[in-house]
Amino acid sequence: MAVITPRTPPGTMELLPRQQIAFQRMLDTIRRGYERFGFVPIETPAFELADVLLSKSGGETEKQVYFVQSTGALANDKRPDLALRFDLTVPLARYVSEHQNDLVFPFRRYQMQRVYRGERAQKGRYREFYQCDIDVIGRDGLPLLYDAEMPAVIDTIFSELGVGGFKIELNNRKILLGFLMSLGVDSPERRAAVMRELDKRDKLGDDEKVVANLVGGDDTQLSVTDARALLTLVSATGSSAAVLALLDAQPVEEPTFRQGVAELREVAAALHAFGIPEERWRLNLAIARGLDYYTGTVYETFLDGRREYGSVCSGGRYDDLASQYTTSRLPGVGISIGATRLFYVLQQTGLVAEGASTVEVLVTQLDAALMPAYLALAAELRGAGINTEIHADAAKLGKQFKYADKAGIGVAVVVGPDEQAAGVVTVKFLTAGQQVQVPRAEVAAAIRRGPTAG
RNA sequence: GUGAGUGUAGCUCAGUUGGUUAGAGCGUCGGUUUGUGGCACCGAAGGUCGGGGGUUCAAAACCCCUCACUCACCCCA
Repeated sequence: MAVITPRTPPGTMELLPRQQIAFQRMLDTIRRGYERFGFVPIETPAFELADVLLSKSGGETEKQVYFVQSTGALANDKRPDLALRFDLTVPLARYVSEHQNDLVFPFRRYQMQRVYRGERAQKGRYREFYQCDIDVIGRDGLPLLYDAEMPAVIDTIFSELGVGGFKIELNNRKILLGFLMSLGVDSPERRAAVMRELDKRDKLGDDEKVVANLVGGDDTQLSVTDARALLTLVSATGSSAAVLALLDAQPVEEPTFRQGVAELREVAAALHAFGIPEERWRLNLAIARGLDYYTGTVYETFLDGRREYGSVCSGGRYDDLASQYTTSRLPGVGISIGATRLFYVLQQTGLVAEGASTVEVLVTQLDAALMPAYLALAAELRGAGINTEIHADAAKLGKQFKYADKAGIGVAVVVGPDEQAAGVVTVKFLTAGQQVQVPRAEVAAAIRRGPTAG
């Protein structure tokens, strides 16, 4: 029989145990950070009813949605009535609308699950990937302080993850929208198109190309003067104070613009109050975000020197999360860490160490007759909270050590007839290459203590 | 969905202007005897050269088709 080449579908990430452990540690850190800032967990199903999921999305997102259908229904030519979620924000909107009478507001939830997008896989772009979201949803209103809390959380987590340098960049969409309104760009569609072009500025790396696209684009149709003015505004650099001063000096009366500047100023002040050093965040007026449900503050986070892999964390504020599900007005602000991409980038950068196994100790087998002693020893270690595995094969000791080493198990314990007679246990610390004999009763303590320094 | 590029061992790649049984490094497995891993040495397994067709005395190499993957576009974590 011909074997089928085993392979994962493109755009999925599958890991070996030691990598998986490293990935899990990363998720643990993110979870801890979220909980420390007072967010509570929820999960939602991987698939939603198609009409619910797609109630708001335009054509673009719908093209990327995977539909789900049982084969039975498929045989009957039924249109799939289930679809896999493509982000966690839409399910959140559904969740909050559905349970609004049982939730407390502001509702602060975190959610770490996989999402699915039917697009061509690419470097750092997956079709199945983890998003780790936090959002704060208010009823009717939501203080701007929360907009500053998002970067504070991200700063804490990314610092703890040890990902090296990173920069949280933020902007307020009202500034761009107001600026465009002041230029007489009245149609929301045209403004959205301009935003999308603007988002590519980073990738194109040449403002003149952006100008050309803005002028030449069917959907944008800016004049050369206006496009240049926009690019000049957007390329403002320097401290947050400098950028805000530059915004103040703009001869733009448009109230939306002014409100955006005021909001951005308040958020920047709050960021200082949160104590986030300005090396790790900056105002970047070119951050536009394609998704049009964002209405105010927007964020993108990049790892230093790894911009080409894209944003590893982004989000923003939206005035009304769930207008398609409820008449309640539910404003919110949220941010999402792309954990799969983040992990991939860290791997590429060599920043993710293939860590130790979750198994802490291997009880080796020297003499099959001593198996009862091995089992008792292992049970004792487990009782002391130490993850312990028993080598069930009486292979040569060297082989058993090799096994432990390859599996990333840091400690091996050896009990042979000699030890058994003397009432001691040999504890070998593989990574340190150090070996000690301790009385049987002190094994767990010795393992906890680890190899002696020096 | 559109465009471009690449397909030789598990991985990274060699393979002369087409010319015998297609190679290396790494990895894997085994060995170097008595209770000690990493290092070294020895050995082994592993390839219908992505698939199909064509040109030729002869194709991994040249041509056509096809498939897969990668990169880019769109969009986005």
